Amino acid sequence: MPELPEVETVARYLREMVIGKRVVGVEILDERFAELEERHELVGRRVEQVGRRGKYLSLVLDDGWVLQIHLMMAGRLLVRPEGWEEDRFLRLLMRVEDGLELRFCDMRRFGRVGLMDAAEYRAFGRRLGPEPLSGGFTAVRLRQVMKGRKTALKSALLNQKLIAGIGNIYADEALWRGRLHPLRTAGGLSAGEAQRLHRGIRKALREGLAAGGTTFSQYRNAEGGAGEYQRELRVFQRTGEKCFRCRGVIERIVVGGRSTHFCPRCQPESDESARSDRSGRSR
DNA sequence: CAATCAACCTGGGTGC
DNA sequence: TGCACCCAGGTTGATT
Repeated sequence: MPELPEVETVARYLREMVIGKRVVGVEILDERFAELEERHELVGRRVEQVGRRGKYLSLVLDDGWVLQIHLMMAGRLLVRPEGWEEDRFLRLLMRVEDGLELRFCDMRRFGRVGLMDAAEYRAFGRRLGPEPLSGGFTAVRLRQVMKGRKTALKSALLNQKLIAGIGNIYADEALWRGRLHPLRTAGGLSAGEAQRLHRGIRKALREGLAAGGTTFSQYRNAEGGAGEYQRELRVFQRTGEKCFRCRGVIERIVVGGRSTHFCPRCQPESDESARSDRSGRSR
């Protein structure tokens, strides 16, 4: 669940609450994060910006160092007043000025927290694909990053080096919107299909963001609240239910080890829609 | 380099 | 109620 819309929702609240505030204390409650203390001193630093790149959150400090957090599947980053109730999954606590606590909680202990300097942060950014909601991400660019890829379209959408921020939910939702079968070859999209997928990606992500993200079980925003987008999902976890577009029956298959939901009727494996795209455009 | 898959952890749900 | 087993939103390192 923490995919782009969920992580961005968290980032927006953090921007409201902690920018400009100084770190006054840090408590590490998970030995996996023990090396943070040796790497760089956080106490005394001011939070200058809160960034998001793909599914990564970053707190940019006033000395150029960056505290980076990945929620993975079950992580939460909560802003709470000092002395808020106990949380058995609390892994890292950062106190900031004005009596606030930034709590990183993670039931499954998959999440990651790291410290990097400015150069490392730039290098990290270069390893990820384009931001799908940015102006530079066009249908042409999408087709470019997919070019030559033999893997399934669904798998390619999950590859963060190709596009940053899409996860299992929004990949399925984007493919449904683009009327593309998840097992289509990533490199085999026509220009028209790439256009459809591009729109599908942006639409799914924007709607998800507008709804405050998707909550199935673990995801919470930085205020501790659930998202609402699970109510609007078109295919994800709707196996056996009717397609809202064509009344076909939603199927579940496994692609690259990930559960994948689609409508076999309006997301055909064969490529008739590509042909009609082309004929529709020919002049 | 590209593609695939097991591994990382823990809790919740299901079926017996 | 107890227990074995399966499943889960992501990333990455090993392997082919």
